[in-house]
Amino acid sequence: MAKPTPLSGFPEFLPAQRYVETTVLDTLATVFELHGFANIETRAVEPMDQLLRKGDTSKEVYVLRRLQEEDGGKDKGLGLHFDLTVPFARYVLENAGKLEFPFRRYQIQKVWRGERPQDGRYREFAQADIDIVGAGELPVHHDLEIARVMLDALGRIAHPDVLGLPGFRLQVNNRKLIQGFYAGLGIDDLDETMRLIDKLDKLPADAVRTQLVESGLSEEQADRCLELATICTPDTSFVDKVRGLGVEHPLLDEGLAELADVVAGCAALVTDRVRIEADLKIARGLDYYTGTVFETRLDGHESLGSICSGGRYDSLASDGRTTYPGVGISLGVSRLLVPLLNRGELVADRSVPSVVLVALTDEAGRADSDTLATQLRSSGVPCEVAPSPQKFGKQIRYAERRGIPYVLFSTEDGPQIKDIRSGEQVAVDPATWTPPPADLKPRITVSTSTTNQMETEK
RNA sequence: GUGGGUAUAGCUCAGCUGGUAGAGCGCCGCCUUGUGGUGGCGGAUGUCGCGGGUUCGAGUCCCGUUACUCACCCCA
Repeated sequence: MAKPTPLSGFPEFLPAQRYVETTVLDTLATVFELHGFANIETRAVEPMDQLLRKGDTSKEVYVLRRLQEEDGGKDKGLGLHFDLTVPFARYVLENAGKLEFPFRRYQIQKVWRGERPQDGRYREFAQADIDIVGAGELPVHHDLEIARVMLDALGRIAHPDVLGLPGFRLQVNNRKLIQGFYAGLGIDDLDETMRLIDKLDKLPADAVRTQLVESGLSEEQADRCLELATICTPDTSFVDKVRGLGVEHPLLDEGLAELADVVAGCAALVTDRVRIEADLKIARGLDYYTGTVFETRLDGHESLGSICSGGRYDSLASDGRTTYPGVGISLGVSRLLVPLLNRGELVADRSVPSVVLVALTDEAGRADSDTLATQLRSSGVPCEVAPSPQKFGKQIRYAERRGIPYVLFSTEDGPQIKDIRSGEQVAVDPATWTPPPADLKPRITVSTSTTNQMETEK
């Protein structure tokens, strides 16, 4: 069989990389649960009509079909879910009678999109979603709560003592604010204006200005929209700046108040690794957001785009009698980790969990080595027995290749353990010996210097 | 879906205007006969993405195809 080539857009990890990923996932789940979010998992497929509910994404949905279909197209068809929000909305409606509202859940799963892959864009990728959904109404303080939970989680994975990932910048805006501002200017097509303003991080301001004018805005209106979009503050000082533009509209007032609450309420969570800012050019392309919107940039990797996005939607779901408003945010775990891992900026120092390799003197001694291993395991020390009784030099190299820090030998003087990094070898009792806590699990290290060079060279 | 680039050893890549396939790293062995790493010496490895064409001769030129990749669209 010829060597298979990788399938573009379907990233896979080597064991050491996967260890980093599971550590991140565990950390996220822990923080979400600390904030009282329950975990759920939804099935991978949804009926096509559910998936297409959100409009124009139909081309990117992977359709599920049996290889030997008698007559295709008879049923409504199934597709792989495109995000975790649509399945969640369906889940809420389906189980509304059994859930308590406001309902808070987190969900960490793969999603699939039939896009053209690129750096940071995949066809199969993992998202970590948190949402809060209410029945009938959902107070805006939950917008702040969502921001705080995700800031806490990001702060944890960026903290040097936990994982030490690069820092994050959570950018918040509010659609009521920008829509109210546009309405106050007398602009008709609020959605189109917002969509064009959203291009500001890719296109220069004068190009966006041209497109705004082409879309029907006066030059005066276009300039005012751009002025609003340049406002970006780490605190609530944006309020005065917006007021200074002199536009009046009730929706604008509402948006300003909501955004100020979120920014002010997050102040206590800000560290040098995790910041928040009111960035009034953030609009988001998706049309179902109705208030708060979030995007997140990874320091040193701005070209990846937003790695964590979401917002408030007044109608996540509706059964005709009750509408369920929600607010949520979704972390692109793959977008965050795949580039860092592939560039070698994030590495684990071990490809196996083993802390100890139990050396094997000869095949006749395998049972004895197994006994030593069992003793180590009884006190929680992951270990493995050497696969063959090679020369000890080879066995040490076997451990070194895998990053296993210790080798346990049976000697005439009893068991001795060698730290192959220092070369130090001491007699131990395998039933009670444990490694220093730092050696118990693979160590994850981050090097930002190489990537920063790459980024600046571009 | 639209437009560009690339495809040679396990990895990163060289290979000029066509002339029988290379380097570095890695891997294996020995120096070192049961305690690795450094050093020295030696060794193995290729359908040159695939198919066709031009030619005495194609990794190299032409056409097609597939995969990968970058940008647009959109988004985590």
